[in-house]
Amino acid sequence: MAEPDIACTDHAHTPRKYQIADLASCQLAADIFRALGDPSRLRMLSMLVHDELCVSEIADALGDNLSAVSQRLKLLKSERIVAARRDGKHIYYKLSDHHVKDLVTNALAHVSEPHDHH
Amino acid sequence: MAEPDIACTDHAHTPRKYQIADLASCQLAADIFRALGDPSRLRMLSMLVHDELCVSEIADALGDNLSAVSQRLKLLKSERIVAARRDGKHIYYKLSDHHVKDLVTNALAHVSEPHDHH
DNA sequence: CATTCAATTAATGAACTGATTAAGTGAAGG
DNA sequence: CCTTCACTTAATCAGTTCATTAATTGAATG
Repeated sequence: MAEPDIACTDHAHTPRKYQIADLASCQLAADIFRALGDPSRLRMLSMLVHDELCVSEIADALGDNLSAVSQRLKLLKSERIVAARRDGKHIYYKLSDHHVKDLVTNALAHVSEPHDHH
Repeated sequence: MAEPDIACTDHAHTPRKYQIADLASCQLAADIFRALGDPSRLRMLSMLVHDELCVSEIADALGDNLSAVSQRLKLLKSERIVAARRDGKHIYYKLSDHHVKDLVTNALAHVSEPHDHH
């Protein structure tokens, strides 16, 4: 009886032991990438590479409303990508650590390199 | 109080020049992060760090159906994260370059580090 | 050429995302 | 207190994403 077509059966290729990350690690890492994977959020992060900034400053600079910026920051904070600090009436956000800074900086540098078009 | 040099109670009246990445670059970089930002895709990529593999091998190892794997690979290929090569009946996929390999490797290493509870 | 195999593509739909508007919170200053 | 300011949260909803099933492609082999 015919197996449902799941995969190649011949395996002419060498049988291998696959190294494969565990699901939990992939979930955690993917959550971080997903948080970075939005143009608006990434643009905010690009601002925070240089400065600690409050929500209104970010909103002003981007021409977005406060609520949108606040909600994006909340998501980034939940992934520990940014950290918040209150000072009087303002809440200042900054990148959590140098890993994040490197990720953002390198990614933006990378896409600015010359590419062949697709 | 220890006010940092960014004191901006009055930021609306103190126009500052923010360093802010252009939208196009953010869009490109975010597209790549978004492609990495899915546990299933990231797990496939973790396999490809070590080996060049055909679609069926990946599907077998992950216990996913061919179609799902193929469609994920298509997306990753469209972002130039993986590259494909036909050999006979099989199509082998590998990571496009060392940048991708580093991103995946570092991300998975990072989430495996000890963390304080949240 | 017809068949089989490996992979891709199409089509559908449930679940998720992100922007918007409005309402709510809490610190600061009167 | 009461108000204002800076921000957060809630609620809604259009748009997107992802897995699943079925149909299709194209290389390889009889």
